[in-house]
Amino acid sequence: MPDTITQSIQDYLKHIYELNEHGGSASTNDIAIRLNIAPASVTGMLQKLASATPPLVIYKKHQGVTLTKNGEKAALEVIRHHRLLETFLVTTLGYSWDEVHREADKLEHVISEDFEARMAEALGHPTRDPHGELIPTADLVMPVDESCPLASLRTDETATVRRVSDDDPALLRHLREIGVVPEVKIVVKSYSEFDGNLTLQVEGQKSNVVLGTAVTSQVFVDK
Amino acid sequence: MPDTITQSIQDYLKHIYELNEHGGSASTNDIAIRLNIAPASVTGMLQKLASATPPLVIYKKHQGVTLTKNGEKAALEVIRHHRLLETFLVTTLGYSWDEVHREADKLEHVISEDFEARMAEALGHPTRDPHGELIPTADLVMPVDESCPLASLRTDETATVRRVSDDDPALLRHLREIGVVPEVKIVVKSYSEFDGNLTLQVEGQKSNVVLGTAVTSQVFVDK
DNA sequence: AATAAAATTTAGGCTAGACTAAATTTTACA
DNA sequence: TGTAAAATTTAGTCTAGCCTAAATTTTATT
Repeated sequence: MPDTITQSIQDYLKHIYELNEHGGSASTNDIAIRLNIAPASVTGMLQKLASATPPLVIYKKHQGVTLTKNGEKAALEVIRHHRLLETFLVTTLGYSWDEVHREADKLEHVISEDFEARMAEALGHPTRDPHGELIPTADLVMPVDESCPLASLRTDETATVRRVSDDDPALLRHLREIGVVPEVKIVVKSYSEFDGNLTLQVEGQKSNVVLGTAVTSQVFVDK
Repeated sequence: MPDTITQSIQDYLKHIYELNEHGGSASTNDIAIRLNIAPASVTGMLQKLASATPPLVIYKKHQGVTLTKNGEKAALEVIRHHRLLETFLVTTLGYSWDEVHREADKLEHVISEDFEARMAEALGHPTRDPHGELIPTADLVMPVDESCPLASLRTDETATVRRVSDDDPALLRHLREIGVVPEVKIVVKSYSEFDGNLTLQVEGQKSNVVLGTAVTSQVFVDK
């Protein structure tokens, strides 16, 4: 492991992990935006992470970074903390799913391994957090996610909501209101070529709902 | 309030508060020992805290520091966090009373006011933590503590254990074993002039126990 | 009261992790 | 394929909070 993995480094690794999940390598700019710091600051840190012993990222000038095995383990540790904490806060302290993110973002860096283990135990070793996101296992393996964006469905397709993006509290409140939450079944009644709107029938809801891509791109389903 | 109250500053204030409780002002050295840093570093921080706007401590060269009203409020906020967290960890995650201190020391700096309020609510607004220490109220008032050291009792006196010092896990485990925990009644069967040993009859325990001052000075009772 | 020991402060330095401004490289597009 | 825009890196600063060594003040002891 590197000299020490600070809270700041944990944040870098977590966001690089998430960026790596989508497009291959994480760009300086994207990292800077997510961490809300100047791009120049990111460059400095990436160089440091790349030359740590052992290296936490693979970095080539002007080409962004990828996590090494070590970097990924450290990232998954933080992500596991985060998602267990979100679950814990909801079930134990009655937080709603749009309130947990900020709190977990701070706590994830300071809880002990013992705390992590006790939470997992108390929660019955959950595999998903309140937003349906997969929780890395205790030995730091991220389960495979099969889900696809709701936006990719077309008329008459049916699916089960699996997870929703957790970083916009307002969106989360809206989704809760219209019943679009994990494990709920939906049917696509129609699709609009022009704006990408989907008209959905949501399990347990009396009337259909029309959602734009700003929403449907943030909701993931299993067909 | 000062520019920002960092985690480091919170730690200073917390320890100064505790030192102020005993002897009047907190000395540079005592603070350095508690924080495990060099005395010279403490001097620097004290000067900074004294010239913050508003000042958090009153500092006179070579004479230690006292908290201002603002400094005390900030200290009590941290102490309230700490003691609520200890209680929460014990009741919710099954921690034992000798394990909670370290965890609470990290968490106390990062939880939100919302988290604090939810814990207090979930725990039924407790007034003491698992070690019997008083929890500052939500409006940051420290309740008055009437208890006196067990070491000050003499033969035939009876008392109720109110609280025990929480910073030595080994001592805590020992006290738990011999049944010396908050709310338990004890009777002093004998006192030794020479070594200060007390022979105690502890409520709920079959045989008496002999305790030295290293222990009896850390246990506080109400007569 | 002199002086040694202990406590404290001053002075100067270091590291982590951020910043801005300027230079450079890459990308996009006419 | 040349050039402008965007992205990235370099260079130089800054702050917080710690450090050591040396100087000073206080306290304790003879």
